[in-house]
Amino acid sequence: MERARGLFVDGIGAAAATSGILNQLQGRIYGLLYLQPEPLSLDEICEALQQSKSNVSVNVRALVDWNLVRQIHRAGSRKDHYEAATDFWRVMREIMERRFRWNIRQVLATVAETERAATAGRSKLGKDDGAFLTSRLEGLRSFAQAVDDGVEAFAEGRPFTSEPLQRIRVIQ
Amino acid sequence: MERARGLFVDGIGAAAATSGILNQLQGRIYGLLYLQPEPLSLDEICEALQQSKSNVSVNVRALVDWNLVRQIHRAGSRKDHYEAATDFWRVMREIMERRFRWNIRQVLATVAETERAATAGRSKLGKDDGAFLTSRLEGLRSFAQAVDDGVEAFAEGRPFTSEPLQRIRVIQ
DNA sequence: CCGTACGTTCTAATATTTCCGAACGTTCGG
DNA sequence: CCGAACGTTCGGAAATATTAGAACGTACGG
Repeated sequence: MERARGLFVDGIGAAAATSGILNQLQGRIYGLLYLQPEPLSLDEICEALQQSKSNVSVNVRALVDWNLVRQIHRAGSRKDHYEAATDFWRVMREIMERRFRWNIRQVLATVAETERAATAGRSKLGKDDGAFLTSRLEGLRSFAQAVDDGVEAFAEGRPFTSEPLQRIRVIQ
Repeated sequence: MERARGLFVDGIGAAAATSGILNQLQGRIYGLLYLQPEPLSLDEICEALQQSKSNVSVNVRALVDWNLVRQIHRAGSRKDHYEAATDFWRVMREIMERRFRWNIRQVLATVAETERAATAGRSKLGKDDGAFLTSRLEGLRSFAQAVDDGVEAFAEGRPFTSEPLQRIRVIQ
């Protein structure tokens, strides 16, 4: 049995490590909690994963922040307990909003800022160069905007199609 | 002008650094190439970004590998030249396949492996414990499978709805 | 009010990633 | 063939992320 749980903890840890969102330990903590019928204390997590309390503390907090783990206050104990969240859809929405869309908006902000700087310094540009630059920026902007709109729709429960994304063509 | 391009390069670099897919330099290289009307040689990229040839070489290769950059052989020059790919939809599909779905499959593989180990060691388990574990594994499996199916559908141009994902409930 | 059990923060160590420059192998024009 | 112009690989240096342990602040049971 502990063999099965151990495999799970390490497997989820490995998946987390390549996710770009969680690190390996966060994945292992989540994997551990997910297969527990009752919440675990910080000390129990440290013991199970053989990690220091400081390390577990900070990484549990990150999981709570992603709504992947909930903090439980148990009557009669001064220890915080933690349980895995199981509403995956909510977690996925959180990730789409706070990671994916946030990243897309970075791109949109960069495009807008570059547009402004290009317009301001237009006189320094050859006509062709300026036109090329503008059209490239517009191509990226429209794609990023379409992705952002699509993810928003998806998160709100509306269907998301790749058709608008496939349509976008950038000038060569 | 170079002001505008510089803002773009650094902005895309920053976005890449938090993407979980590319690192900062890869983002800066892509940003540089994207605003160039003509392909650039390795040396020109090094010069523009103030990076060593070895560093640029390896990171350009990663971009080529993601289909974000194409290698161009120019007649009369022994140098390789590189240009930014502009078919964003193709790149997005590549990322969904090779990063996102691959990651989901890691989870599915872990669940399957854990299932097997749990079944093999069932005798060591209390009945309730075994039932709990099985139901948790099934909950994660069904969600991961639904995501995998949805992403596949989306990549193939069919619409993708969150409805099946929202429906999945894991036993508390 | 103490004293202790607890979680957090800070500092230092360790591991990992990023980066440079040198050495290397390959290819192409002479 | 030879030599120089390439891109790549390798080893180590520098920067960054992860981890442990000690010091700290807080709150709760006595």
